[in-house]
Amino acid sequence: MTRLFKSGESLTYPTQEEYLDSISVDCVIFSFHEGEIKVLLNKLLKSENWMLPGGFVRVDENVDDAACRVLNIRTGLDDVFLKQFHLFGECNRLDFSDNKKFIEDLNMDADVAKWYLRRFVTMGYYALVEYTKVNLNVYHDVEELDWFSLNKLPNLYSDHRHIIDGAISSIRIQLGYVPVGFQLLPEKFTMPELRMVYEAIIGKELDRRNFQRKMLSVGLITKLEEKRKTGAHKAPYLYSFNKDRYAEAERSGMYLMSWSSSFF
Amino acid sequence: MTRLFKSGESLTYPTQEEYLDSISVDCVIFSFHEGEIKVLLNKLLKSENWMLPGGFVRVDENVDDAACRVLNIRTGLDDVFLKQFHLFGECNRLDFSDNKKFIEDLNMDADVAKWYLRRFVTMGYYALVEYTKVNLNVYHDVEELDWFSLNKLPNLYSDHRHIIDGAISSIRIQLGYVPVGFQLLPEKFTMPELRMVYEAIIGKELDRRNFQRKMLSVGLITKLEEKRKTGAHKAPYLYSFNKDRYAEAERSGMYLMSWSSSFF
DNA sequence: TCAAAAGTGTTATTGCTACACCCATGT
DNA sequence: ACATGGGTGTAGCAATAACACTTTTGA
Repeated sequence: MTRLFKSGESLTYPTQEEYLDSISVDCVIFSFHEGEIKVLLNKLLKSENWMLPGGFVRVDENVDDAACRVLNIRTGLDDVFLKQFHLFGECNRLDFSDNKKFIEDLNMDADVAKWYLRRFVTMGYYALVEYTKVNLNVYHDVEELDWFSLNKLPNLYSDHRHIIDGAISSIRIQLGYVPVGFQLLPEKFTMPELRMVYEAIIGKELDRRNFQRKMLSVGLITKLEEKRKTGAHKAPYLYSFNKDRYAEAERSGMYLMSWSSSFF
Repeated sequence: MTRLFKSGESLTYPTQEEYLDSISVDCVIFSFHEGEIKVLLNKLLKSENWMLPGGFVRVDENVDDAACRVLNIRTGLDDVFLKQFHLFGECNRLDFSDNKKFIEDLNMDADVAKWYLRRFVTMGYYALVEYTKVNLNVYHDVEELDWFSLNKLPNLYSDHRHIIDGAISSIRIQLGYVPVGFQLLPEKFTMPELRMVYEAIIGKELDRRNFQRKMLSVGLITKLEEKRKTGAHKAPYLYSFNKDRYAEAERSGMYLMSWSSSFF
């Protein structure tokens, strides 16, 4: 079985009849693990460069659904926070020397190869997923698939580094509108965990006590009675995210929390 | 001369060799005039529906540049605040019955007609322009082109109403990051004018005095010595936007001003 | 019993809201 | 002279930043 670079599915090569020309989707899939923000990347066995999970758009498929499909194939996840953030439309964004290499490596037919030498603009999506819920779906015969810390990214294909940077800065800007922490953490989480998520995203330490007050004042999380033991110290309380309230807040104009300028 | 729907240029029909398949750009061009936010729309003479100025992407052209080109053709403007806000990628977003109608009306060749019966995903851009600087470039033999108040929009083609709504809500969300007022107003403007822009965008009256204090506290506008006479009352001072400072603020993480939740 | 990390509380400062008052101008 | 709308100031309240002390727990 040949696993296809950037194909949403694993069995067929993309053809002009089945997929839209010129446009692809790429997903920057974020999770939070061991105190760090991680990005999911894959790499063809013979290649040097890691890539974002991406794919093409079927002729009868919404672009957003194509992104969902790509995400689902790699992670098994269905109901995910997935958001457009930028269209990368530069005409020379792709490094075709990379493509030529894997066309050779994979021994592609000439007409399939042509597909990979076309210009593609790509819609960048970012996803926020819960690390433990992900079931990495790796096609071991052709590729690797793994999480990378945002601070220690490997060599990346074409403009994919640029795409990742765009995703993270979009998230920073949207911090007031998007319930980032709750998407990245499991149902029950501790306040220190939530704070670590924010600290990792903005790259800055936050005051423990002020952070807690602020988060609680928004009214979207509920304190539970349970605690979690995490080492040689007092056990922190668990909290849960109030999805109903969030849905309501989202309808009525959203705006979760205002961060003062000095926050950044 | 045949003016072409959605073609960036006016003289040639788009063909598969010259333009990217499947993707188009649409510009929601905003200005501010007589206390209202206006949107620039065009309409084929024989059609009922108004459209956003849009176009296709040349095979050797960045998508963002295509949007610039579309904007430039209609307004004559060059250096404009133009920003992606959403990709409209639904596979049934276009109303082909509309397209069939103008294919007939314009008496298009069969192979050109085919182009207009394809699926296109469209990148939505919004632009903020200064009303007085715009030179409307109308192709009188085939179309009308005019400003419409955001509150009194005419019938719109396909999903263009939806696109406009998306643009305005993006702007609302980005109010803290984008120097909206300064883009929409001329170099010299009065504080009441600036306030009216914000009021028009958020659809809410703002306190004169608090608004002034807030705007000045950001440090991006300079009070001038001149005043402008505007009727039977005290003449308001003129202010100017400090572009250098803004450029600096933009580099160093931006964030112009934080609006408290109650602002919305 | 000590270090590490959590919980809670206080105070000073800043920012925001909601006002009141004065000033310039055309009719 | 008066209505209209702009300029400036202030008191009360709310949010934020900075910081101290206590509690729990494993080693």
